[in-house]
Amino acid sequence: MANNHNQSDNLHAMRHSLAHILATALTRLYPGIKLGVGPVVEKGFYYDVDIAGQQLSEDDFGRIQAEMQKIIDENQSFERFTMSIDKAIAWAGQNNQPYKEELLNDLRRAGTTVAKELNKDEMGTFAVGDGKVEEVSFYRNGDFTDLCRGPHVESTGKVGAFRLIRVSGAYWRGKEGNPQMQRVYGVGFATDKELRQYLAMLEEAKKRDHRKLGQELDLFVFSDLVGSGLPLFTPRGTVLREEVMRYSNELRQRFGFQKVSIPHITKQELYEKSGHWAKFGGELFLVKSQETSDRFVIKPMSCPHHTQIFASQARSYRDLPIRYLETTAVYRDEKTGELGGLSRVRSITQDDSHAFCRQDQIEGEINNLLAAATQLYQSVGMQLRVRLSYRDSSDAYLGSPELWVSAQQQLKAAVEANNLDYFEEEGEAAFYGPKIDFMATDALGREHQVATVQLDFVMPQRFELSYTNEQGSAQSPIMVHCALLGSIERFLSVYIEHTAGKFPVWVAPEQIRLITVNQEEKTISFAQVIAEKAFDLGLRVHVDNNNESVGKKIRNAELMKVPYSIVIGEKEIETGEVVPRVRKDIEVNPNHEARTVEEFLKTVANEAKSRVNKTSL
RNA sequence: GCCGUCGUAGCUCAGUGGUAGAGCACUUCCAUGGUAAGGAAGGGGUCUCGGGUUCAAAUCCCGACGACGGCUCCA
Repeated sequence: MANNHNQSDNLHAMRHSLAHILATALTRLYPGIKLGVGPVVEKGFYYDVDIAGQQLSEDDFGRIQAEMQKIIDENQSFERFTMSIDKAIAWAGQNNQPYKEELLNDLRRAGTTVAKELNKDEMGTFAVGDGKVEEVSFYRNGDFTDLCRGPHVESTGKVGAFRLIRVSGAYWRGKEGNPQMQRVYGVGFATDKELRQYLAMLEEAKKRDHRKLGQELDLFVFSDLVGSGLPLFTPRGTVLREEVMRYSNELRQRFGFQKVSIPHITKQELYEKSGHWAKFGGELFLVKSQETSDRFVIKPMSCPHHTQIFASQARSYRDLPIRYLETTAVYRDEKTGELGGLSRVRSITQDDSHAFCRQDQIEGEINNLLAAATQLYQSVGMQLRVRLSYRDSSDAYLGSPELWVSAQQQLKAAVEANNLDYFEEEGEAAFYGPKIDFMATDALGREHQVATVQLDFVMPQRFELSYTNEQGSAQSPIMVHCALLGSIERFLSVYIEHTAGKFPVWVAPEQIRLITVNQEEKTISFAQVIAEKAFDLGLRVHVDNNNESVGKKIRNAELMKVPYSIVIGEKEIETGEVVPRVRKDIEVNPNHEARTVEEFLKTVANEAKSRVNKTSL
């Protein structure tokens, strides 16, 4: 354990040192360069620099890496020393390093506040201990000196394996108004092998990119005429959407959620009342009537609409919880630069549910939703981890403190009851209530934010929702918001990459492909009979009777990642038995053999129903 | 919105100032093929759009739009 700790500390120092070496190399190659900050990030490091008038590109990486390697080969020792902050400011001035100078000035003025701000943004090169900042540390290697907190390894020869991976623009200190610098990213590992593994993972990720697979597997498209961030789903992609949505719904319908339906637009007052208008008005799409002077807003979320269904009747404590479920599109006018594939779109389909419950029902509701989320992510083969997001002691939260304490306890109890891997964080709650955020790890080890369960003490009050309690007085319900998939689009972007497009039978757009060996009438009609039987069992099947070679048709089925293909010819017609070709990732019975068409279809239908990714064939 | 890169046929991409190309896909014909590409012929492009430079622009310059990598943002 201690050893592990040392290793990760050492890796951190290596990456820090690499950032320093990158700065050394850039300073040698581009005299007059102005340095920003160079922190360690996940898997590596970056350095923000300002090279007046010069634009770095990946073509420059060769030279820069060669220069870094030279410095590493020189094995210069890193020498740490400190300076008073005033001297350091003078040093920055003399060395024409205005960004460092600005940071130092801020550090002197605001001390740990600035240090904290920098830490938070992973820019914490200069962070120092508690209290007032009086001196700062420098590192020197050869004739290069840089202001840096460290730690560093003892010499430039001990930094392990590295690679520069990209360069991009980044605002100085992450603030939109500030000048933009060039951020050079690198990755660093203790050994060559780990570096190679990481680069291989990046390669694999590129191959699985959902945008690439989306096109290859004919799942979704974009059209310039429709607009950016507005994906159009093809028949195959629509099957994916509907299957995951159906599952997400079923998992909650089991717990008493009922489907509701709402329009896509609403009067603006709805959001003025909910409070969203003031906060997010700029991101809402507006719709103007050409008949009247009415103005509408396209919904950016469904909760306010749902409150109005709850509010339509007088409710008793006996009626609660009342649970609504709806998978519907919401629209948010994201800035264009933020859009990307399906991960970030402007038409977002949410599998949203809202339970209205009493205070003492919170734990039960959370319990159900956690069980649903656990089952869903288990089915898709992703590891789940949750963050319990609590309030902190500030007064930025609405609702009574006792309610918060009780709610947070109930959240935690439910998370523990479901054996979920969790961590707690104060200050991460929404102002309207604590929440549980779910992170799923995909097949490449990347973590994605997916489901969310949120308690809401505020919206019911804003909409004056109430139920009558045992004493006959009006009481405000608590709303439990939940999305299991999050947004269907984002979920699919993750899921497509997780599976590399090899979807299990239950979601596969095409489950069975029947490949005719020739164009003869009896071959085609035999295939069609099988197709009809499959359809009756609810299976998605396609007959490929194209006038192509069998080899070609097999290849096409493989390229489309169809789970089962069956060649139909003389033999099958005579025996009524088939030997399915099973997609390679699907676990298959070692002594699998020919079976009747009916047996085969029944088996596949069962696999689809039980949502497994193995076959008993 | 900001910085950068890119935009050629349905797809993947060649083509750097002188009449627009390949493979796959598509259509037709031949072949009736047994588990990852049978053969031949044919159709298909205002080179994203708009301006400019030039005798001449896919190619050089400016602008718009779109995609991508980041930054900022993400109820």
